[in-house]
Amino acid sequence: MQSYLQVLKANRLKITPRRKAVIDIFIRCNYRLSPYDVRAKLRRKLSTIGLPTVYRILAELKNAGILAQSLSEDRQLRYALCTLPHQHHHHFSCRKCKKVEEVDFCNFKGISRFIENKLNAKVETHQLQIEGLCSKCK
Amino acid sequence: MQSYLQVLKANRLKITPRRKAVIDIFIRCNYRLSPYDVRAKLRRKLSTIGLPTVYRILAELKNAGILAQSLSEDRQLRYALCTLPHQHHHHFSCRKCKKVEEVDFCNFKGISRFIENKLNAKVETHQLQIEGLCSKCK
DNA sequence: GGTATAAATAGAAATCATTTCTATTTACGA
DNA sequence: TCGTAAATAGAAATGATTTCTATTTATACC
Repeated sequence: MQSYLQVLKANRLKITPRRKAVIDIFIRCNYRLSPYDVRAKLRRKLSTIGLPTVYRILAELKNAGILAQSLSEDRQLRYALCTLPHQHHHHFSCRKCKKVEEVDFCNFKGISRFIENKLNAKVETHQLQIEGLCSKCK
Repeated sequence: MQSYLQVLKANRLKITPRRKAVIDIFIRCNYRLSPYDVRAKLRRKLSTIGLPTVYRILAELKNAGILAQSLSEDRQLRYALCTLPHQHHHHFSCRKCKKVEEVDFCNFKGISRFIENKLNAKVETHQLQIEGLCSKCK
């Protein structure tokens, strides 16, 4: 938690009870959470928490590199904690239990080279979402 | 076009002027189009076309394998033609001109094997979005 | 420890892409 | 040509996300 609070300071974000509570939720929960999910969990501890506040905090934490944003199949925003914030990585999520695990390995060079040769293009970014069944669910 | 009409028949979708017009738009346009984009182009030819109709046709063509669905950065639905419908492939899109090109090469086995070994998981699907600059824009 | 100030928040309301609903029209097999 | 299920238009509903404004709070400074 302490290191995340330092990231907040580095991004000139004040350390508020709501922000700490949101980070705490993701530290305890390795699943992709929608803003609604986050609010439901927040309400157990904080009597009042507005949905706009949840949306804003999630966006701030994403910009600070603490959370990764993705879109679930139903097109809702979902977030997951990045424990490898300074390293290129991808997220594997279980289709059944929705657990997210980070993968610090990316074999993208081959396809990137292929594209640059075949299409004579410049590859800049890629987004990879991997789904399947985790060790418990498979 | 003829082959696409056969795909419609194979999927028990009637060949209507609207469906033909939508397919025609994508044949002429190698860009990711939102439902609004599609309707704007349709209106040049068809005086009346409802937005719900556009949404429905796009979803039907996606289910038939004719179009690929993706979400743009603004979280809107976008579609692009699949000229390689029966083959695993990915789409490279240009950040500047938004052109889409298909890539019939996927170097995913390495990362898949890595994940299955390290996480003891079963990888089932992956989605890859590649962006950069096309040959003209770079 | 107080205080000033900009940042953060709650709650209501607005936005807007997408879907649903219903009556009407149309494609196409017989 | 006709009957029928499928397709469509247009209005209305839905629901995630954002905006707005007044109020509260964290924290830099004394």
